[in-house]
Amino acid sequence: MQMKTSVEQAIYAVAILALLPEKAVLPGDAISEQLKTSPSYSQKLLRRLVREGLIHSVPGAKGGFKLMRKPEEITIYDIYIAMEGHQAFYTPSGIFDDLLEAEEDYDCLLVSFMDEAEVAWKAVLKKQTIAKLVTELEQSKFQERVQKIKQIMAERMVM
Amino acid sequence: MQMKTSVEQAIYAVAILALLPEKAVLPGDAISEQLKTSPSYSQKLLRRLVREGLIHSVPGAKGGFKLMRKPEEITIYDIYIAMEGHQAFYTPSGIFDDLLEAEEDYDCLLVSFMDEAEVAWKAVLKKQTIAKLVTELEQSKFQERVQKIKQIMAERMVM
DNA sequence: GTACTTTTACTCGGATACCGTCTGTCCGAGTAATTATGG
DNA sequence: CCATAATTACTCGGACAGACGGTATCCGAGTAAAAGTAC
Repeated sequence: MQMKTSVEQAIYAVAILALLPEKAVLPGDAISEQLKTSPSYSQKLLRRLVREGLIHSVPGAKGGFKLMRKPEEITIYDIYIAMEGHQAFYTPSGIFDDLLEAEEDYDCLLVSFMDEAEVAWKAVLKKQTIAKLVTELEQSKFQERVQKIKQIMAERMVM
Repeated sequence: MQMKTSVEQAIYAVAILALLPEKAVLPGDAISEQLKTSPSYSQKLLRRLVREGLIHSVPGAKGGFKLMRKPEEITIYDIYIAMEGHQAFYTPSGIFDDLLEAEEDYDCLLVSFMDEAEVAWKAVLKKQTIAKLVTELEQSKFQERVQKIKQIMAERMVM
């Protein structure tokens, strides 16, 4: 029951893109440089975010990535789903059926409240947006560093 | 972000033990027989439940397992923790530090509400007890089958 | 019939093999801007 | 100076290697009850 590290990485990648001025585009390398993560793997994750409709990509020279929607409209939940998919935490393995010798349609008792728990979990993730995250960052003790990052990005981005 | 199947298996194993009369002891093989799971692996899970203090074991001939507490006092959460441990869904990998060049004590912004989400999830699991689960089973359309299981268990158990 | 030994039926816990998934790398292909080239 | 070709700087997507963790098996050791044995 461990969240994939790719989710975390994706969140910060999106956060970086949220620091850019609208319409600006940033190459994947610039992102992995800041995150100090492997460029090839970051690219992979970025491509997935594209496929899932969270970010937009521009191929070719002067190309790169940018947010598809406004930071206020991107939740942590969105990013989680993009990276991990819609599969539920718990999927009945069939033990229930085996134990009770259920052949037909049944309702595995665990599913109902496992789902309830998962919904409760997701509800919290849905509350948090990238915009909030960025705002908190900009008001934290790291605000100087955030400005620095914006500067560095400004050198690499294309309007 | 998939729950281990061992948690599910453990839940049903405990549920079976909850069907026994108090003080009765049931050998591990009888449990795996009903669950139609591999005996060796089930034994392993049962041993873990013992180690975590959820069930009690009696070695030697006429030995076996029985619940440590009453079914009303065993929650699904307890079993989950026994099988998966206390590790949080999300543990900061250090990207946050790398990005913000934080050296000292920091508070990774994600941790706070990832924890909040996890707490919400666990709260639901804590509400559900084995007693409830068993009661629901006994009142479901599987009640006959449940009685049958009790019978079969009666042949194998030792008071 | 009692004391002792053997067998039987369990749990215990570690070692180990297997296998799927996630992380991470690589490469050829596509695309667009920039630069170089030729007339 | 303009049109075209070559280069450059990106994304795209799949293939693949490696590491790790969970599933599953096995085995020798410990323990206690039952059965067998000797006197």
